[in-house]
Amino acid sequence: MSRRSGILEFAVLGLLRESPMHGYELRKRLNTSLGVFRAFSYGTLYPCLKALVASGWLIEETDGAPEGVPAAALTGRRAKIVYRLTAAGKEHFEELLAHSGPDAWEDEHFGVRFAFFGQTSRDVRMRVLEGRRSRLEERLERMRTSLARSRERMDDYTLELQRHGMESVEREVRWLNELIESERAGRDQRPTDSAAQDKNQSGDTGGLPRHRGGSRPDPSDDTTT
Amino acid sequence: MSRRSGILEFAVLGLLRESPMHGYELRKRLNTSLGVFRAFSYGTLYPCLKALVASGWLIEETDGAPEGVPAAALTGRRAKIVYRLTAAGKEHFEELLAHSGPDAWEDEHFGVRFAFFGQTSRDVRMRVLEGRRSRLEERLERMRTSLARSRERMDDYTLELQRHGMESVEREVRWLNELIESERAGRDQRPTDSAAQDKNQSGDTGGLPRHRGGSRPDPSDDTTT
DNA sequence: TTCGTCATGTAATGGGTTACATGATTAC
DNA sequence: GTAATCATGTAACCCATTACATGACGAA
Repeated sequence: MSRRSGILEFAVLGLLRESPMHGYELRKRLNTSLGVFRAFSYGTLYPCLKALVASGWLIEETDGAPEGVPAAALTGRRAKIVYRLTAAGKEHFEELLAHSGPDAWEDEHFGVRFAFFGQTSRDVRMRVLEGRRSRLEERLERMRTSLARSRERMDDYTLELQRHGMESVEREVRWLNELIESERAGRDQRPTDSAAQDKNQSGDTGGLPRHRGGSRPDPSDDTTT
Repeated sequence: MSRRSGILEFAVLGLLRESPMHGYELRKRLNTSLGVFRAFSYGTLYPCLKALVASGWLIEETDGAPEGVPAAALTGRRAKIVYRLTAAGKEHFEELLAHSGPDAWEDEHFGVRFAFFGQTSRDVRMRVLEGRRSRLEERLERMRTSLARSRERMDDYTLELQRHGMESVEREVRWLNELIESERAGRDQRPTDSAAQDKNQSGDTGGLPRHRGGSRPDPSDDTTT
């Protein structure tokens, strides 16, 4: 049936874990929390929500009536659906959170995974951060050798582009190093449960992993309700 | 008929302008010249090449036999097609080069456009660079306000991500500033014609515009033949 | 009453990858 | 002889966007 999307599924589950929401608001949150990395349109979000409901991870509630109402049919008025995470959904999300395999540090996933680091265990965080770092280091290596081999064939602009590219990757590696450092140094943000409330530790420096290429409409979307 | 792709078409035309090539080699060049930004698989490239031939921008030549040979049918041996830019193709490419509209500075296009800056006039270069800069400045503005509005709702990691994201964009803006500066300062690389040969001017600093999000297989491809 | 924004959806399309099928040529 | 890499292609998907259709609600 309908659309799934992996990363979107993950993000939706993660956001709904904090509190139930309309699809509409969900999208706004998505486009600011994950902001620079990804944006999703309704054409992606709504079908995905339906699929998540079908899987039992979410339930729909019509805005006024709590719990059991099967959504649709409410005095003829239009939908207005609030999505709420089910117990199964929560469990499923926690499983997803625990995965720290290779795709967790690929470009498209890493940013989103990072955005939900606050809900993961430090173990997972470390594995993901280190995975990404070595990923980028390989990339850097490949860039260096391929640059060495074809430097003469490139004109100034191509070269400049290449250089800036490498520097950006290098910069992300430094960021990761700092993050890893400060993870090692013992911060131990709540391994799994509940939402934001402790904003103590800090001392990291940063920069972004990478912001997505695709022609995001650069969401003029806002955040707060 | 077959697939077009805009940006791929542009890049292919641009590379073939320097010299005729096999599809195979074209792909390698694509994945190193444009390296960090985009990568294309054969499933994208070959159909696109066929489409370009159909449009008359390219002609196919079978590897040994020069000029007129209609490709296919050469003692039963397998294809081995060399693609060569036609006069019409060259003209078309120059038209594309001259466009400096908004999409030239969108994420997906900008990198590729920049890679071929050596073949554009300074006017176009300036417009594209300035366009991108103001594009990023808008984005920055939006990030700042949306961050201001929802800072409290975000946990440390989300915040950190946001910060790194902004810094990356800021960094690209600085890079663009330097490039614009040095364009203004009068370098005047050959407005249009021919390929790389003068690698005199320099003195720019740099960094990359942005590397594409999508799960590129991180092309293990090499460059030189 | 009209405008903005909240709110939900879908069909058409775009742009791309993966996996596969096939085979030639080169280097060891 | 066998592995790597050169070389060309295609069909089946995947993920997402665009543009559209529909409508409620609040504020000016």
